[in-house]
Amino acid sequence: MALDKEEMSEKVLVIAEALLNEGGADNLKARTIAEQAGISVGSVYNLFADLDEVHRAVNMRLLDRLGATGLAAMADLEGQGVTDVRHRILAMAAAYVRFVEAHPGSWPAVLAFNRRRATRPGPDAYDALLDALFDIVAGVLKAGDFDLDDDRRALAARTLWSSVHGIVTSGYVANSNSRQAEEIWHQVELLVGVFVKGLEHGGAFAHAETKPA
Amino acid sequence: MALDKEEMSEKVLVIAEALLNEGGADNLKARTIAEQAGISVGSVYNLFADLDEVHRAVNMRLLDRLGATGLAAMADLEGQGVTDVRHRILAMAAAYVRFVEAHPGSWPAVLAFNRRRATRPGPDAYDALLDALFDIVAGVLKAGDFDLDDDRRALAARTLWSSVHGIVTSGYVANSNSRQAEEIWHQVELLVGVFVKGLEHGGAFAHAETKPA
DNA sequence: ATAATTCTTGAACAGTGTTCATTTCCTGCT
DNA sequence: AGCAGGAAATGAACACTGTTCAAGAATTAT
Repeated sequence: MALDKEEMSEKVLVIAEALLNEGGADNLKARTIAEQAGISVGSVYNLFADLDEVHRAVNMRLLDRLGATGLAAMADLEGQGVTDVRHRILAMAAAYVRFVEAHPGSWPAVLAFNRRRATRPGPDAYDALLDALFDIVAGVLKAGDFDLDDDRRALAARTLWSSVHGIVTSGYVANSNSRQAEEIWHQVELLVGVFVKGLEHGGAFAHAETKPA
Repeated sequence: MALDKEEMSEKVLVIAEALLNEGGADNLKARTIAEQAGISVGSVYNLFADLDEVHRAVNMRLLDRLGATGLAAMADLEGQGVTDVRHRILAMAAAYVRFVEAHPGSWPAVLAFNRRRATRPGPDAYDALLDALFDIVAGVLKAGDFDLDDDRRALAARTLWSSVHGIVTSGYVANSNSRQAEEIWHQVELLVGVFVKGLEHGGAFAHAETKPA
């Protein structure tokens, strides 16, 4: 009759995601989870080692969904036979923007969480997803006949996607009205357009610059 | 004999900045500040309304210094008669990278803080500094003879700098060894190079794309 | 010198995350 | 059915937050 251990964990994660989305990381409280799930505080700690693990689990679910969203957007374009590099990158960026807008509270929490545990050991699910996204972008770039070897194409993919990420996240800091959303998309369009044009004209690796001190 | 009110505030801010840089936002505790400053907890709240105000004050100092650093880097290049757009943007980016590397703990705290208060009212010091940086970038872009009116140049400046920001911050999430620092700089070089080349070849505003649903 | 004002203090309060002895529940056996 | 044994749930208790505020100390004005 009662819920399975895994079902209860699921319920806790759904509640936790809602709390994060409403009030950010500070709103994820053990007692609130317990109350809303109809269990005691201690039981929460029976299911998860601590609140960090709850937060991490929520993040993983979000990241999986983002990965699925991005891949679906790419697959759609493949199905429609779209090969234009600019179009395809813009489609991925649009999926990313939509995803961030759909999770206004929890996505900043993902970033903050991953920044906090930055000094900790090896790669985790976040890095894995990022690598997967980079690979997809690199695959799209391969379709364009730029003069790039694999290493440089990988670097270009990371650069392009980190830039999209920067535009989307730093844009969402400011007043969150609809004009801001337009501004973000204009910036993404400009970035992708200029980036592709720049790669076409081979300006990418012309100079070997001295690194700053 | 004893410290002035303003001197004590200064002392508190120095201590607070050190705490933030060591352990991030979670490490900024009223009792720790009081102990290290040689005053009582209550006195901290006499100088500042709450810990948020302490954090905000620390951020303002950091942002002022970043502004000064960026402006100094630009002034240096002006003095040397450098007019090349790519060089000048790279110099600014280098200053930014150096600044972030010099404040590994407190810079993420600035970002997190400003993201948290994103739903609050009007523009603050952070937005003001960002606008100032954008203006500087736009000024540099004006020197290159791209075919851009003021609005489009402003958009290009915001796009370029948000991209640099994205590369620097998302780069600093990963393992913070020196290879990562190299990777970041390679990405910045690629971005700036491609961006400038792209603007030169007028690919910036060629397409008026449909926004995603 | 005395009154008035201001500043400083740290105990106290309301919340946190987390633990763990106790109780409750279920399962398998006789 | 009755009963041991173990597993799971409980919530009071602990240590630690930010913040307040009545009381005392110190400074200034008269």
